[in-house]
Amino acid sequence: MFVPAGSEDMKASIAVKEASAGDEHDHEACRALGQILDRVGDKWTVMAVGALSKGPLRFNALMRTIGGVSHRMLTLTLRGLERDGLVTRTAYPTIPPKVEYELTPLGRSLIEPLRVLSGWAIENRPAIELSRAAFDRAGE
Amino acid sequence: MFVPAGSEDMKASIAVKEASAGDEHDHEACRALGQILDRVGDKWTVMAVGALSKGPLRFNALMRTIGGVSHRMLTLTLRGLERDGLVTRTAYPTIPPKVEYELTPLGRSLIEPLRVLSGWAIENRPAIELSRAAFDRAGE
DNA sequence: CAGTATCCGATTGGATACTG
DNA sequence: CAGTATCCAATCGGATACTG
Repeated sequence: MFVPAGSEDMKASIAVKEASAGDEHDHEACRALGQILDRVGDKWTVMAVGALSKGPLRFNALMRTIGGVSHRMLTLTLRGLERDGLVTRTAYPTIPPKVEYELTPLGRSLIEPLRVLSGWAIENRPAIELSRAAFDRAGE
Repeated sequence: MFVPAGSEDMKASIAVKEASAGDEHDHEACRALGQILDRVGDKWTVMAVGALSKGPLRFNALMRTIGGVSHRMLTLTLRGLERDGLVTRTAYPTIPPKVEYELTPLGRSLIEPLRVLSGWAIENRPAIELSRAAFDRAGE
């Protein structure tokens, strides 16, 4: 299974041990997955990576491409990605200023896993929506 | 790229059109990915799916296996997964009550994409942590 | 153009207590 | 044992206004 990024390390470890006889993708996978979902699961990170997957973009171009993101959140999102080594930020000291963002190799390596997930999403969204509708109908 | 699940459909559509000449995983992929990340990117959903990937579990077993999740949040998480057709809930009207949760075929089909992502996470977490440390050091 | 700061409403999620 | 309801602190994220 996948263990949380949270604080209960010891308790969780024991629980996992108990429950996981014969499991190969345990524990470490869980914590790691929890962590990147914390990183990537926010409102705009994946959009930013997706927008940059086609090549470098300037701040405002990125903002228009993503659509619906506030100035503030895009800045914060990019700062986080830069911190984690997924994008580079290159500022040209011209007037007016010009700043380009580009995926690093590490950032590009994330595209494929995300594409797998989006493939699943596209394929299964209809089923999910049907299930939701049925569930909500059942609840009157 | 990957379009947001938000409200700016038309604007985003136009922006994407402009920016995406020659892109194959566009638009629909973006919205779909945004949506499942909203579904799966919360604090506990992935943990629950991971815990159930080995077989059905009762509520409290699930709680112990995941570790660190509150009673309330596990209930909400499972309700969401049930609504989306990713898990089934089976209540045995015994005393004391016994409720089993189990992944549906749809839920199981999500495991593989998640494993791809967790593979990426395991492989690249060290690089990310180094980058973070360097970034934070640079900021004094 | 890019980035920062402030404000504030909305959402998240834990603790707790109560029900069948 | 499983689920629900209430309360509340913390975080998230949009709007706005200001700086180089």
